[in-house]
Amino acid sequence: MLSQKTKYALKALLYLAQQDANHISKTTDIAESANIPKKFLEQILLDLKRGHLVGSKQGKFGGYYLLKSGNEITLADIHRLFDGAIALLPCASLNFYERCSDCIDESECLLRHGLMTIRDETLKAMQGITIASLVKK
Amino acid sequence: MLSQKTKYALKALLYLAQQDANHISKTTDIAESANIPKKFLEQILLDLKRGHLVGSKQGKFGGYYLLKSGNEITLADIHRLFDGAIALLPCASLNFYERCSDCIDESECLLRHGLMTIRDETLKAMQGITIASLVKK
DNA sequence: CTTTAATTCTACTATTTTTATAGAATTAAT
DNA sequence: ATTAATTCTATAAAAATAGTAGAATTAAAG
Repeated sequence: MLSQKTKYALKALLYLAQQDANHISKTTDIAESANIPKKFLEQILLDLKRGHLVGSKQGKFGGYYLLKSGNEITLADIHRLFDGAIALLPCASLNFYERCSDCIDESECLLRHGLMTIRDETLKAMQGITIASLVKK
Repeated sequence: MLSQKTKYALKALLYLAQQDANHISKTTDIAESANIPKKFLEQILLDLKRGHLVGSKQGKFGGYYLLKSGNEITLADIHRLFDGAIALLPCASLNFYERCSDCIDESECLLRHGLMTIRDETLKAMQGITIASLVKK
């Protein structure tokens, strides 16, 4: 399941994607429109900025805007940025690989192989969903 | 990601699936073989029992055994039993549907539709992985 | 009918993660 | 200088996860 944070991030990106080109959105407006606690949203937008998905302008009349076009931002990207690995266990992850602490011998693990299959299919599906595809109905 | 509990459940089921027919396994043996804290495993086996995946025999020489054959137990089943919904948000779930508390109008939600697509694909993939398929390498 | 060895049940606890909130500092336009 | 925005850091409350403890129950076997 997605965390609230990831859901809010997606909603914020959807909001930004629906604005006119070159429009800069204030946190307050996004928060009100998408029903997200403003202070929480601030953190999320910072994370999105650090993830190079949005840009910001500081000071009066500042705010946030998309750095990439909607069809370059996939659900997989957002998931990885906020909720981490797509794989069901770290040992089956491409980007967040970690050995299972309780696993005696990874090469003998019956689980890992199947989980890597799931990962490939889920990843493919998640890469097929973009901010742009979500906006278009 | 799977919780430890779900991972342990899968490992326990894999252990049971590898035993001879009619063999009854003690919690202690499963715990040692799969490197699972015994007391935690007890709870997990009870959950599996309540989910009608394993049966048990009480008293001396008691223990646990599979109720279904390995190819009838899918990853989706285990996930739902321990980690709940397969969908990324409750509002996109088949078995664990719930309205998003922060969602103003579900029918207007841009997210939901895409998440239902993901759910369908993930579910299909997860139903393709069974305890039996995992045992066979 | 007592001993032994297993499951079953209920409650608790500690840790971690999630979900925020608070407030001061910085930045930029006018 | 004023105003209104982002940025940064710290904190806190709540929920979920992971694991522990111990007593009760059950059944086999002498």
